[in-house]
Amino acid sequence: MEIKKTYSPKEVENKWYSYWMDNGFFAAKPNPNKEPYTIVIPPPNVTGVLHMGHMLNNTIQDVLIRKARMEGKEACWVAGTDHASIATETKVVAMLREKGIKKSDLSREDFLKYAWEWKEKYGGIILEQLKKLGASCDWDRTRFTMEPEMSDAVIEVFVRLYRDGLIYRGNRMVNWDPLGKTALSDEEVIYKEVNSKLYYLKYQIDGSEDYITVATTRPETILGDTAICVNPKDQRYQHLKGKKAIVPLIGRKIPVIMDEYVDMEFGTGCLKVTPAHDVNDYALGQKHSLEIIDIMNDDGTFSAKAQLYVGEDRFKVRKLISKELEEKAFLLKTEDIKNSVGYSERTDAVIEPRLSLQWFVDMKKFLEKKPEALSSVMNDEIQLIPSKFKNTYRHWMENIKDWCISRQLWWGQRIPAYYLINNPEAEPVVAFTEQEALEQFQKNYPGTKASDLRQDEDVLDTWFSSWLWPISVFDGFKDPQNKDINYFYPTNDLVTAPEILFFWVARMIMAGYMFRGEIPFKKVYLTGIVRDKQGRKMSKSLGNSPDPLDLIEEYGADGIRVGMLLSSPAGNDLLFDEKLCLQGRNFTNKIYHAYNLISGWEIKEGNNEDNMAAIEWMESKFSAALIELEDNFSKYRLSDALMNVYKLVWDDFCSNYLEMIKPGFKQPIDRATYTKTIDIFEKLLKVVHPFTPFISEEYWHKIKERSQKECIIVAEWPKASQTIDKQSIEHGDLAIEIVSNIRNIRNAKQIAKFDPLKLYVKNVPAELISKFSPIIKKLACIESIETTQQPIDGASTFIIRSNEFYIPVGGSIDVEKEKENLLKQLEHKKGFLASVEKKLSNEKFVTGAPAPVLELERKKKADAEAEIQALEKSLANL
RNA sequence: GGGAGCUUAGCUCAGCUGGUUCAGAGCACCUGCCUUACAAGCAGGGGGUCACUGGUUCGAACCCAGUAGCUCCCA
Repeated sequence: MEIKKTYSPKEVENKWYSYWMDNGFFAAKPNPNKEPYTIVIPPPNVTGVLHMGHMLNNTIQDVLIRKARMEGKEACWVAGTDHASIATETKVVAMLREKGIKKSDLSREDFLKYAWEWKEKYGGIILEQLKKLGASCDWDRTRFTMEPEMSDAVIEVFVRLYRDGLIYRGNRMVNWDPLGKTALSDEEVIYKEVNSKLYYLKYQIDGSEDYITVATTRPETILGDTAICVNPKDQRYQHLKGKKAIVPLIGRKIPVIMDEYVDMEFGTGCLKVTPAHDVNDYALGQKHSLEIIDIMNDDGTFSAKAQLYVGEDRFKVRKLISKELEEKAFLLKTEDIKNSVGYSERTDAVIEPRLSLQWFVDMKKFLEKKPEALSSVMNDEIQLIPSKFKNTYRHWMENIKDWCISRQLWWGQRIPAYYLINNPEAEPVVAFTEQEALEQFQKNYPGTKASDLRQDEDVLDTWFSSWLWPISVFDGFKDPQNKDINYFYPTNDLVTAPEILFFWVARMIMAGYMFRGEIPFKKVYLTGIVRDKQGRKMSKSLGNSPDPLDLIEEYGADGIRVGMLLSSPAGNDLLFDEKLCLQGRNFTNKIYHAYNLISGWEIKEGNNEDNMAAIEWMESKFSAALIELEDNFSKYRLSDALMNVYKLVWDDFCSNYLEMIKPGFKQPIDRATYTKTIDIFEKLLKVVHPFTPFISEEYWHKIKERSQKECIIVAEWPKASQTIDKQSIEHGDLAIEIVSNIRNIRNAKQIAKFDPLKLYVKNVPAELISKFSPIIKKLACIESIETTQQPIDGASTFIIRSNEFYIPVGGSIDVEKEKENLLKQLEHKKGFLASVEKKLSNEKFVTGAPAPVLELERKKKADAEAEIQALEKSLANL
């Protein structure tokens, strides 16, 4: 049969993914006889397409869930998407614009109809892409944050928190996006260092010819100034106490106030205060009861209150007003400075701090009620991996700020607050339904009709949906005691990016305690950010990200998964390099060829004693590697775990074991060795399965007849044997080292690979020789192995620990070279011995060091002495 | 401005409780091989002042202090 040179993942991957789906292997349901293991996916944005971050994140989740499934747990990975209000609305608005439809021409209902259509059409793309990666989510459980049950949960939570006094409506400074015309949370604002100008402006002091100079980066906001502020300690401005300054161009008289807040070093030490357009100024305004003059409209143009430049955009006004100020001699000078300016994550518009009426969650009060949200992380009840994020978490919690949850958008859950149209003074009513709100109003305002009510126009922040995710995906609000939630909650592991530690992870923990009285998950694995080779974050706008689907096409999903994991320790950024995928692909190819070798053998009944040592060695190696693997898994060191498996397959199994037992050309293999080899191969496929699910499933079925449901995805995870034969490992490893040394000699002496050589051994354990001599003979092409008590004259020599080896080579040996070689080893050993002796002769060490260390040190000394003796003898013999 | 972290081979990173000469892995590189599973491979090989300076210790890549550079988070 013709064997293809290379493994082709494509058909294999498609075939098995469908097979797994058809046989319901991903599905999970409560099973009292099994331990649950649950992961909820960080719901990707419905507008999203798969990027490298998703690849990493979901590969990790899939590795964890597949291993748990094989360990016999009821493994449940819940998939889904979030509605991403601002991102989706932006997309839908853009789509409508292309069709020539303006959002402002549509009713809310019509707009939502378009939005839902858009979601139905494009919203599932990313989940389909995850299937290509091999993600074994229970797709029957796929959820969406705006489906009716999920939305009901959001509304319920809003009402409950409002009634508990944890949600309030207030006039607050928010991050306003004048392009998206919505408030943004702090997390949606990206600060960038930009080159700006500092304008030095002159304000006349009322009733005098004196001027005071103020430095500002935003001269246009002088129209909203309601005070000038100086530091009370500033000697330069003592005389201004109680005076008034006159705002240039508009002549408004504003008080000079004193506050320690002002930095005397910055600019002139004199601050203009614009409470409606700066967060800090707003705080000052509150403290000093200043007037608040909002000079802008919601689109960033100037309003009538500005008096000047009405209707002009804020940036245009900056240009115009600075020119006018200069012309009228109010502008003293300008200076170039760098400062940080906030931009909208979605629209990239410069954020305008703006006073507006918004809904907030009172986070401090929330934490007072549920302090466990902090303590559970600090005491590791919820473990952050890596733990360095604990500090960051605490810092955020201890300095928590209120959460602005209203967004001036349509796509999302509409805030269930109702107002009386003709009575703006009436307190709004928050209720589950309009009917309920009406009944409430009727108590205080008899005769109120449904038509008198107006529901709040705004929707809730998307995170106000996703913070409920671990509970709501199991319908924990609709039916708090249902079987699913009682079984699968709290979930086990959450795998996500550190960027959303606060606005998602922390809030989920808060919600977990508030609405379920319990943690939402036990471990949080924080992945790194996928960066390009130059260390830049991969992003669409930079165009530095490969298309994951192209990568899968090129290297296979198994290959990419290996590539992603090879260099991604938790919490560390991953500098992505396609070479890693290449390495992953090569790894799958190695497995493919190992199978080709084994499957090509003809089998002869019986056994072959010569192979016993190799089998024992390989089995012991497997157990030893499995122990390391489990240890790495338990610490979530997935790249190390993968490397354990990689080396076990490539080095131990392929390079060594298969070579040891491989029959000669066209020779059959004995049944006993063959069976053992298949057993070992089977175990190897199991441990690689979480990393490379497809190829392992493929060969699992090829090496043995299997029934329909007998798949590796649900096969039992191997267990390390109780006792590991350490001697077997030691002897096998030594045999490999011997072979390697002999090959070196051949190399150095230019002896052909198949020229038979004789090997004499001295001081080598008899058991090693009796067991491994067939292997050494085969791999190093040795015709005989004999023990000797005396060094062999004129032979090439090598010494491994205190075992001596002699190989008579035809012709004369290069004595000088041999000498040099041995001397080098001798020197090294002597140095080692000296360091050990130094330790042992140190009284403080002997009395101070623990007994096992001391013993080890003594053994090191004895071993080194024996080796030195052997080396010296060999040298003398030359 | 406040906080956290990092600096180990050409690159990406391990190195856990200070204890083997401990200085490691993978990749890359060099040499020789199309050997009968695999050139997506095989057999070998070279490569490091553990950022720097001090300190603690019998012993430091590891603990402490300082210095320099980089990164991230918060404002």
